[in-house]
Amino acid sequence: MRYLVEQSGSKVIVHGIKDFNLKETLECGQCFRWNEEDDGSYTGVAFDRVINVKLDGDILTIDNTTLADFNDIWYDYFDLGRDYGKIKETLSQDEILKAAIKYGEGIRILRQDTWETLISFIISQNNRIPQIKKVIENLSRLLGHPIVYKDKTYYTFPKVQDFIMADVELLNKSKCGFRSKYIIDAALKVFNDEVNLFELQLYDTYDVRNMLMSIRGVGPKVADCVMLYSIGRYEAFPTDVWIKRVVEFLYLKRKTNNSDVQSFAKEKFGDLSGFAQQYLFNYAKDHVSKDVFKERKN
DNA sequence: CGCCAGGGCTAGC
DNA sequence: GCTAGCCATGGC
Repeated sequence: MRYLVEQSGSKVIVHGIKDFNLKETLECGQCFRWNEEDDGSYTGVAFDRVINVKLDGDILTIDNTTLADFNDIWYDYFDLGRDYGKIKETLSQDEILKAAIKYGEGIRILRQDTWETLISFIISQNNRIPQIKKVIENLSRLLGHPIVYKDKTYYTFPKVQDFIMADVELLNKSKCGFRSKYIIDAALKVFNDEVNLFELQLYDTYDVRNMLMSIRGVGPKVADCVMLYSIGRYEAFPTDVWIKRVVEFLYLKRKTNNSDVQSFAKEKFGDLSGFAQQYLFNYAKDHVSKDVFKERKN
């Protein structure tokens, strides 16, 4: 991927962007701290920074940043080094994915901070996206650090130490509900180095998954999300109720279980499973009913 | 009021 | 091994 990159004041402008749609990428449920502005741009907090991103044709404008931060952080965050055209071409050999990709051609998989992703997806269990966003926002306001951008105050996502210092009572103010004990266990295990988030890259995916799942409240689905959205394990295929419905309804044409869905993905999509999952999840939300297999009574 | 939510834990087979 | 019931909270 070759881009022409220039700096203009507080903005970094990138020419030559392809396969990128902000709404599809930032509102598909992989991240929770981006909000759309009136002009269609998005403002969000990531890696202790607040930026605003706008996409006009093939021109991506990132405001409130520097060339150094673009190279060190945002290039990888938005996965700009990857050829999504090639991935989509490969996956489109499958007719169902072809349709799903057509429905979300501009989806990219972000590379987010591992700690934030871990806590975010612990919060995601048995919860809805708007509520997940609220809880993460509450946690950031309670424990993070303020940053002012265009007269508005934003808050960084709290560090491990910030959670260690907090008691259950404070965490409960975030409305995280029964997940507070999970968040505390995650903070303790990471703080005590029982789980080293910076060394996950050293292990193979099977081991990383089990290491993450040693944290209470982290099961297969949450572990897969952390691996896919923060450490680039694209063979992961996070299997939630929607993905299960897609595989049952569109592929296998029968009821199944999560274990079989995992095997199916590994065989069908291999190293591209994570990308396939994104396209399918996005498609399923709007095209697959939640009671596709509910048998009619009477 | 009851139901459910990008799941996971626990108890009971 | 497998699965039903439970979990805080809020929206419908």
